[in-house]
Amino acid sequence: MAMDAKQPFAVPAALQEPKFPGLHAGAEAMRRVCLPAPQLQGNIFGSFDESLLARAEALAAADIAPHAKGHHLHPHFKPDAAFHAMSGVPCAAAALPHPAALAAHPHPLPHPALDGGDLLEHLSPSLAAAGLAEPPALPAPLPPPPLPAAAAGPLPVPVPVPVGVPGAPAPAADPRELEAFAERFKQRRVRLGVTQADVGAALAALKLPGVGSLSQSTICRFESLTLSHNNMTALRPVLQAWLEGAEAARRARPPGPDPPAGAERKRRRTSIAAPERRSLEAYFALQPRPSAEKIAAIAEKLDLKKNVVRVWFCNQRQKQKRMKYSAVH
DNA sequence: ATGCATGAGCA
DNA sequence: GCTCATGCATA
Repeated sequence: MAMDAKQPFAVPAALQEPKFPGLHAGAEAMRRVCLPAPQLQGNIFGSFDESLLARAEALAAADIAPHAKGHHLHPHFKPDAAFHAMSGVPCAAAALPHPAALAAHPHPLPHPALDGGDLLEHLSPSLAAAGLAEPPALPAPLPPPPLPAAAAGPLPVPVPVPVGVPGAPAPAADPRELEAFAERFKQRRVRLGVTQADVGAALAALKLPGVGSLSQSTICRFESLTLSHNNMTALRPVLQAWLEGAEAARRARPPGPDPPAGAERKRRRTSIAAPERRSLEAYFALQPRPSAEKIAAIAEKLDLKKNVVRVWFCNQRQKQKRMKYSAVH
């Protein structure tokens, strides 16, 4: 019974539907304009090379905080990255003292006194220059939430999704507004008794230009605001359209047989062990954008595939960059 | 809910 | 090779 489970097999992405062209294009354009493009790294590694690697490892081994409360060590966490329910932030993981590990760090250090806090504080300036250059600086005149008046009509017809308007400036939604919408969305979705996966799949039925289906992951991330601001902004009209359509359809049609689903497994996920992960986090704290050579070195030391390390850094950067600053106003 | 991964577009 | 949007697999 292999049914409509998205892509049953590895469909070459190039053959997949263009999804949301306007969306992507807009994001790209905005990125180009908004990105401060910090590319002044390399020298901080070019000089210290092995010292840094060794220190990072020692740091990881010592779990970073030998005797600290675990807060002042990361005084530089990006404002738009430090938010509520992130359970994967290095900050939390690195806050646990681990005296035993301290006494057993594997590498001789260039300095007799290894102090995690010292090291980090000492390197802070460099980090600020390399990885912190991104004050939100939201441009845009910011018109109030342009709620489309689709709820007025009795028919579940797709609303005119305001997306990809060429000359028009990016809608640039207010973070507060997005957050509010996301919450409302989730609540109404649950009220409809629809799962995140259902929503994602249902989007395709909307037949909105360039809008295909989305995964449970994406819907989940939308609801929990763990997408980029651009992404949130682009997805909002689509999800709103679905929501209104679904609620309308609900009124028109009471019951509904729920078709179960089959399951098929395939690609496996490589899991980076805790020690390696800590090392990576330590490296990341020192240098969020290691060169290819550095990545290779790290990969070798940690006995991981180079590509795994590269992707890990990419994902880490992406995480750090995510929008979401609990109501800063 | 989130970790690791892919792929498109850009430089 | 990076960023960004997004997804599969999994804790």
